[in-house]
Amino acid sequence: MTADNAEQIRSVATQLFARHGYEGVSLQAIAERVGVTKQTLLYHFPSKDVLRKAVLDQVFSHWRERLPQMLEAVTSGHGRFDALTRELVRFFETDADRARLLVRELLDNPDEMRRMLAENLRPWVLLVAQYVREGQRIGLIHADVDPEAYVLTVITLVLANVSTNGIVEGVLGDSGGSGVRAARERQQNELLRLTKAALFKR
Amino acid sequence: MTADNAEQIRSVATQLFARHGYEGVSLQAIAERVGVTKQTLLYHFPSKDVLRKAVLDQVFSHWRERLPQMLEAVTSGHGRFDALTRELVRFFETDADRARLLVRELLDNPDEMRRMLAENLRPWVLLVAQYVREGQRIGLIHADVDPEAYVLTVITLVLANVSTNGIVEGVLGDSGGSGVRAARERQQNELLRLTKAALFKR
DNA sequence: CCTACCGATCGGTAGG
DNA sequence: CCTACCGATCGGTAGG
Repeated sequence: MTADNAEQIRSVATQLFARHGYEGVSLQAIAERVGVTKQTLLYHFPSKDVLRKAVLDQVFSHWRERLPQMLEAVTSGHGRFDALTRELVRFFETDADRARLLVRELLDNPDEMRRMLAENLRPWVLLVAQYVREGQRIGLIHADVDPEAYVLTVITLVLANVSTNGIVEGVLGDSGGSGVRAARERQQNELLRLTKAALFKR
Repeated sequence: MTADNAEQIRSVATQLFARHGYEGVSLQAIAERVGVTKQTLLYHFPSKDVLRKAVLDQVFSHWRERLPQMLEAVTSGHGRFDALTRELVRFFETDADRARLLVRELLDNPDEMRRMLAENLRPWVLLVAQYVREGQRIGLIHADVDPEAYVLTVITLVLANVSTNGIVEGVLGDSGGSGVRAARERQQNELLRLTKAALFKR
């Protein structure tokens, strides 16, 4: 079936682009993984760049779909911001390739990504920033927080943490075997603590 | 001169690998930029992978050289940690390609990078973590900070901020022309505020 | 025998 | 969707 193959190609391409980079993956390699010929791939996606954009579009569309759900958790107060950050971590952690792909695209095509992030993220960032301002007004949140910059910093940090969860383990983890999971958990706990501590008054 | 050509090749390779990725740059492209033939490049670096490792080694050696200098600033107290974070930002900002290269290598070769980061970074991370513990002992720093995880989180955040300084501008910046510089400065200020606020008691 | 290269070309594979 | 290919370029090596 055509739609099935096209979907499988896009899915495999997402995974391989995320792990080895756009230039590091050949159309042949993608086709082989799916079990079709390169020519079949080129029937569904007439060029490598078309495939790249299809992959990217799907990541953003998934994001646009999930973001409103995540934001429902945020209305006001302490625990809500925590829930949002947790949701953000979970969003990228359930599919770390999504985070890696975004970081790679950000490095490879900064201008295009700036545009796409502005389009897809801007309304939500401004909305959450308004919640922060509300928190500042009622004295729950430190007055010197820069709302928009804070939200972007948290997103950057979560993205970086998930996509390169390798920074941590080697440095934190002891030589023992149990160190990897524990180190990842420590890092994530500290991320949540840090983002909260930088926001709320005690 | 031979040493000169080898050095120029390594320098150009650093820049191009950082901007387009290892797989995205041909030996021909590097050689052309330097003004030598590809064969001359291969005389100095017998394979592309040898060149990759030479580039990476230089970045780490630069890091090993500068880190002790940065750490001299840290003894104790409020302003010292701030100075260290500022130095870290400056270190990567004066050559953003360094940050981009590290992030790319982290995505391309997570295992190798985990090992290299552990070797090169571990002693310094543990040292700064000890300063954090000292701060906790004298009641200057929040007791619930995870010292090692905190230090790594700050490094991750600085690295991510510098290497993908594109996240910000598109979302924060207005359509006007003056927005880019201002947005970058806002983001950096919030980074410094956030790392401090998450550490020190008020 | 060394160094620092050159012009030409190797076998394979890239995207299309 | 496949067979049959292309112009070009890939990383790497030959003799001198």
